[in-house]
Amino acid sequence: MATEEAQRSYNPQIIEKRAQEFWEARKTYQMSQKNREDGPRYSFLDGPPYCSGRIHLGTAWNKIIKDTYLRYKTMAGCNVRRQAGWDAHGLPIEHKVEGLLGLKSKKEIETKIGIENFVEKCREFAIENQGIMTQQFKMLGVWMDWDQPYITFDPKYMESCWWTLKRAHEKDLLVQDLRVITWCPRCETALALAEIDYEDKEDPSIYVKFSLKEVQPGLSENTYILVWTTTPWTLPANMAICVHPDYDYAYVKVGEETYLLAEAMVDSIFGELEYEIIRVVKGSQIEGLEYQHPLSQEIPVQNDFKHVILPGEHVTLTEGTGCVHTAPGHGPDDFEIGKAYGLPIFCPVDEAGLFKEEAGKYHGQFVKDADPYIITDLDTHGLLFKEGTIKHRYGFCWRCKTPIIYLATEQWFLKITQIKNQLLSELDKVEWVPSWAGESRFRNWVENARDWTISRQRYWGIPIPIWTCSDCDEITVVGSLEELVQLSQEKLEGDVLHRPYVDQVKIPCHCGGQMQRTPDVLDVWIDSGVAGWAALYYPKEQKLFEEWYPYDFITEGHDQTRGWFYSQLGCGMIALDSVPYRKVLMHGFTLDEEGKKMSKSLGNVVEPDEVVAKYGADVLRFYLLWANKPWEDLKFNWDEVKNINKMFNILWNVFIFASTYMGLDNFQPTKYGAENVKFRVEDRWITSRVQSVAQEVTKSLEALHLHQATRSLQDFILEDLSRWYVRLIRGRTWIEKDDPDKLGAYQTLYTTLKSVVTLMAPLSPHICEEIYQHLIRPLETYLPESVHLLDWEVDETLRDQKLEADMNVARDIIEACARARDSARYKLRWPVQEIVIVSEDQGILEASQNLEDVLLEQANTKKITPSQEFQDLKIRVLPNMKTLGPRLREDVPRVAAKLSEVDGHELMEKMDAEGIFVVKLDDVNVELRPDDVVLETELPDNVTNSEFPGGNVFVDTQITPEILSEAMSRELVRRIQDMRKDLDLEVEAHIQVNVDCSAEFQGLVKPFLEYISHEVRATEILFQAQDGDYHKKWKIEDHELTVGIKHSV
RNA sequence: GGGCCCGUGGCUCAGGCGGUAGAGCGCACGGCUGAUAACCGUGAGGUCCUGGGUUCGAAUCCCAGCGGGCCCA
Repeated sequence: MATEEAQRSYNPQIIEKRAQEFWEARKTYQMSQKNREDGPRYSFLDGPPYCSGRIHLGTAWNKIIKDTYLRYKTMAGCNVRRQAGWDAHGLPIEHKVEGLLGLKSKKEIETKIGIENFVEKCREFAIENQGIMTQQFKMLGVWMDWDQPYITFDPKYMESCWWTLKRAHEKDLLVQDLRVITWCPRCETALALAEIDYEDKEDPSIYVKFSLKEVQPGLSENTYILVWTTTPWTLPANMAICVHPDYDYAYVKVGEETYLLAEAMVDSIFGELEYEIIRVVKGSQIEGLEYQHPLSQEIPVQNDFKHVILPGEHVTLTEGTGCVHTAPGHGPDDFEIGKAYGLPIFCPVDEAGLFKEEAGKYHGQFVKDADPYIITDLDTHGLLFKEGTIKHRYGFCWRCKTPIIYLATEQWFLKITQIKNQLLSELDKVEWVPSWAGESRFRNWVENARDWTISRQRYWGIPIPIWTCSDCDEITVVGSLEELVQLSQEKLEGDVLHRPYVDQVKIPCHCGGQMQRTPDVLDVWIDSGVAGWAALYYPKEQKLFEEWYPYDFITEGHDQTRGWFYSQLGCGMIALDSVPYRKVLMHGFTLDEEGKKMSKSLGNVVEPDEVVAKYGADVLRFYLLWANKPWEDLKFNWDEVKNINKMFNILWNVFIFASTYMGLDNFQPTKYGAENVKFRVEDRWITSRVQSVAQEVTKSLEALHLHQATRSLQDFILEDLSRWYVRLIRGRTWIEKDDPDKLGAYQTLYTTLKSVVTLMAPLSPHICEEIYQHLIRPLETYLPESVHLLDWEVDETLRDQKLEADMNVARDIIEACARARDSARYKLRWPVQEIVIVSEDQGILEASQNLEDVLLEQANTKKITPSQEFQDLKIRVLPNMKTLGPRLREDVPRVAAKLSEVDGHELMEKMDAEGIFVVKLDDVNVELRPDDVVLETELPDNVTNSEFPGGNVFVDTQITPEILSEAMSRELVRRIQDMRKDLDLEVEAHIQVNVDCSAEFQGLVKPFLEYISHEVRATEILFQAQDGDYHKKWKIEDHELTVGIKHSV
């Protein structure tokens, strides 16, 4: 047999396992890379997934996009760099490990287990997950350099990171500063903006009365500034109140008390009370007024400070009172104001979010827990004007989901604000897909960028390579291990770059003192931000860098706007004055069927493994690339996955159809010369179609419009290949021996399938490999050993767009015939005498002539007649009563009777020629003008019709003896085929047939005995009473008969 | 408050450089039976979110609004 045995039905579990084992054993991936060694370089950088657990659907989608595009690029001849990357440091892993070890705080890490063990556990955890996730990616058929990935805890990688920091220092972009930053009290560390998630949160909403110290002329003693806040715990740190200098502020008398607030807010706050505005002043006029801190009894330290009203341009009137509580230790704006006016940066909160001793009564309390006590105390002092709650957006630590707080701390920063303009001009050089991802969304993020807090007070990360001298404040930024050895004059061994070992390395300072490393580690976003050169181990290694940097392509989800797209841009500008990537595809998120985020708490998570177990990796891959535009969010939908599975089933069936028949006939695609093979028009058509599809797919893949590539292929496989071409060649495959006509069909089907598996290989690598291994390679053994080693080719010369258009017309016509027959209840199996194709469009008539053979067979007709009009249409002529009634009166019935005998065609001709038509009655001639008649067309008996775009088909359904004879024969064939199947005979088996029927039926089928024998593979057909063989009773129309068959030996 | 994206049959989505609205699923009806634990056809079902504008013509371009999502403040 020419082709190898294949599974009868599409079984992804088996074929995918087989394909992956084959690739593994034959090192196909490595071969595909080697194959393109001399091709043009195409560099890709894998956005490193974080190794904290199993992959989810979004991660799968991400890698599938990458794999598909890169497989395509490789087939198209490029030498593609596709190293896998892993993000392995940072808080998320620390959290998981803390959980595993039952640790609850930094203190416990340091005292119970020690940094050394903790870091080791983190490393083990990351490596274990890296292994699990690698297996999962491989299961999806993702080809990358899994054996030589970059991973962020690799010392060589870390050195590149250190070098980057050193560059920042050289450019004066690395600074330490006291600033108010976002802080996670759970993780006890600074967070960057990128590490904060925003969600709705319910908080207190209180209006607090701040008592003015001096009594204003004309006002009562009880005068208060009214202030609104949602963070009562920041009140202990209040140092000032800001008002906008240009706004109007009102003194409002309510009962015995007077309140000061923005006039615009008065109504919304006092609306329901009786109040009186007694004076209105500009904000600038109340600057400098002193007030009493409302909690000075609880917080004695506050008595040492002076509290005044300050001007603030940041004050708005959208909410609150227009008088803004200002705590320089707890808010970025507040901090700026504090610095500008020399306020103390009072921050009575420690790193765990607990009030320090300065907070007096609240000492030791967690800030959020102190809210109710503070509110109660305010109330006790009579300083609480109003209390409620508010639901608003609030920031949370992206990993532990603790609400963040603002704290004033000393941190290290990258001064992004200083290079912002360079970042903006650099991002314009990048090609973004879709274009708005860069031009609008990313640009907006960068425009709002602030200085980047890069220090983290944690353990598992790249240590900040900054050594400082406690004696003279000198700092040194170390750019490599070698440099550290040199500077420290120590022999350094082991994992010396990680904590805690690196913490012990001291550098002698020129002042005679000792420099010690700053104990922080780096924000993990720096880890991945430097991937561009760190993955190439630059600057330690030069060659790789020169070959591959910068990267031609990266792709990640839209969350990476603030993440990796940004961190790479920032780090790239600092280290190398350039953005590391040239083209970016920003893809979407995977959501559940309702469009909600997949999350464990909602229980709506769909695991990629689950989909693969049910439908296989190819179906999942194709689905994810098909479901919508890649840059939009994808609502995962099981029904649609099932639908894609159906398409794979059909492709599989076509393959089985091809391999079954080609196998039976021992078909050899290379054996036959041109004289032995006859191609029909449909062969040329499908050959052209497949090239058109190749062109579309190429264009779509290049543009990263992956949904269009998958849709083109799906459409081709279902509509053109399965539903049309296979249907057209059915009859030809049934011919025996090496008939040229059959070989033409085989040859064409074979090359078409070969093209299909080539085009689909990047999208669905497993099924394509399977078909290639079982159908293509056995017949063309000189071909490369894997479909993935083929070249990507499009052959323009095989395209015939006119033919493709004609075929579309033919399909429309055939559909219309089927409709027409259906409406007349005339079976498709029964032939018809003639169909007339009527159209005024010459192109359509030509098409029907060009494809006459296809039409004859598929419309099951003896004759095709293209025509500009349907000659046999009867035209009935009726009198128009509106005009004739008044004119002819009692003559109308006689005229009507005459008209009913008139041939409409004749009347129309006369009218066209002479303008009138004369009806001769016995006594008088009546002249009729066009207005006087109404024409109605009528189909002749035995004709049924249906429209198609651009025309009409008329089907002659008259049953002549010949037609009936053929119809009965076909009916008989179907019964016998049915019985063959009952006996479960081999396709090629021959049978003997015996028909016991009336003489009349025998007479009908007799002229078609040869046809019947051929169709059912009968060696003989007898008409006699049944013996003991397998037989069955049938009723065909009015004929009752018994058919018996047996396997002929 | 700002930026971006999305809004097309019951559902999931194509189309989207302006020219009669498409597919699959689901539903109803029918057909086919050597690709067959398949497959095919027909039908019903749409104010293309709303309102303006540009235009001979708008699902498509522009403006405003409404609704949903993401990001930021």
